[in-house]
Amino acid sequence: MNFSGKIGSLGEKWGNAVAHHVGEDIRSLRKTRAMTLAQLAGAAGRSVGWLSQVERGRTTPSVRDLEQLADLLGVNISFFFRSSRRAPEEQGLVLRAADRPTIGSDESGLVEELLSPTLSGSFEMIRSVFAPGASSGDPRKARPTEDGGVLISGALTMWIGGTEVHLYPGDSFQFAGAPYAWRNDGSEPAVVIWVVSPPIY
Amino acid sequence: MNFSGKIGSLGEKWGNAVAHHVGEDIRSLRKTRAMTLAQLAGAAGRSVGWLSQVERGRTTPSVRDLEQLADLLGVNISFFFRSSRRAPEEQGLVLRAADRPTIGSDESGLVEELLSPTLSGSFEMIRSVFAPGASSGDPRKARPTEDGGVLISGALTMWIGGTEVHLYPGDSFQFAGAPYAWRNDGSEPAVVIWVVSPPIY
DNA sequence: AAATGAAAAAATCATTAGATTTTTCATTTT
DNA sequence: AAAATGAAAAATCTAATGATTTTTTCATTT
Repeated sequence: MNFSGKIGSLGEKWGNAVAHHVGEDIRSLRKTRAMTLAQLAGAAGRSVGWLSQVERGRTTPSVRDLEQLADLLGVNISFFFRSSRRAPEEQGLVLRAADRPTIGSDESGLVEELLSPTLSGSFEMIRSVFAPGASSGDPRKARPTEDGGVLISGALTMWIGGTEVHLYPGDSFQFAGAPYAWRNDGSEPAVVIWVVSPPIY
Repeated sequence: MNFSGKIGSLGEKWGNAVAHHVGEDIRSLRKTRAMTLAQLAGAAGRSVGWLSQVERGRTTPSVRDLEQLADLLGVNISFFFRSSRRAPEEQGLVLRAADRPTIGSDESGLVEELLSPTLSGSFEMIRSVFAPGASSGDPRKARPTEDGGVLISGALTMWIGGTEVHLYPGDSFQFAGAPYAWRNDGSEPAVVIWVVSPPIY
């Protein structure tokens, strides 16, 4: 079957897709951090009205302002430009492997990349790579989220709310609001496609 | 680090974990099909009170009854026993690769396996394999769900709400309530880890 | 022990009012 | 000309209420 609306054809107008997306990103990041317009605007030394307009793409923040906001939201400013080289139709819909931003995770031995092309969904997909020999610290406090995942490769031991399980490729798990910990006893990295709902990043 | 509560040790009491899980499964399946106790009980020729008790594990349905219910809910009766050989602590938390049930998907060229160990979560994880050369029919009507996925291997062309995208390994997508269609123009199966929220199975 | 039927309890749903947050927009500033 | 402000208007969120539906409980029968 043939689909219409093929993207990426030459002569496509690019528009100010980035400027528009930046606003949505800021809004989503602000929401997951439970901040109001007033709080973020205040911290950034700008007015509520201005931030509202920025988030809705009605006005464009200066690079200086964006840098400031990124800082307050705990992301690198480059995060906002992760898909800028892609066609506008694709933005927010697809995230190419090469564009995945590395996120959060101050833990060593764990690299997390965002798979979700949008931050405004009801869940978030993440690719986590657990280094051989690495482990989380103590079980982290339970988050008010539901987590799930599939082990793509390697092996991983997880401790979830009192139960220890050894995961092998293809095994999947899911739990809600339980504390958990992990440990990679294997000799190769463990790759997990992880799902969190609602989004936390 | 060492975790406590290791499972699978010998001498563990097995309990009636299956009977208990069956009830929860029935309830979840019934919910996703938007049926009330009265509707399902009526169709099964049983009382509301009885079904309520079955779903909460207070009473055990006969195999004949369970067969009947499975039929009305559109699943194979074996579905209820998918993790029965596993330790009870693991049930509802982990789903082993070998235990994954094949689900729905009347479409040829598409095999879907359930990854979620529980049906009562806020999202569902599915492993979809799209056969080489296969394609969906017309774009299916949009569901009131949010869908996302990652292409693990192979290549897949998707048409999502008017936009056609070519996906390669590692690419991810996410969309809410849009009609979509797919086509595998490649020569190898395309494997996608798919997420649907809320659960539809 | 399973199954029923009916009463009791609980959960769901639609309103509504109040409070908070966000948007709009006329005006000022850069 | 576009960015930024500040205040009014609109929209969103919360909590409470009552009506309705659904589910649970439980005494009784199969």
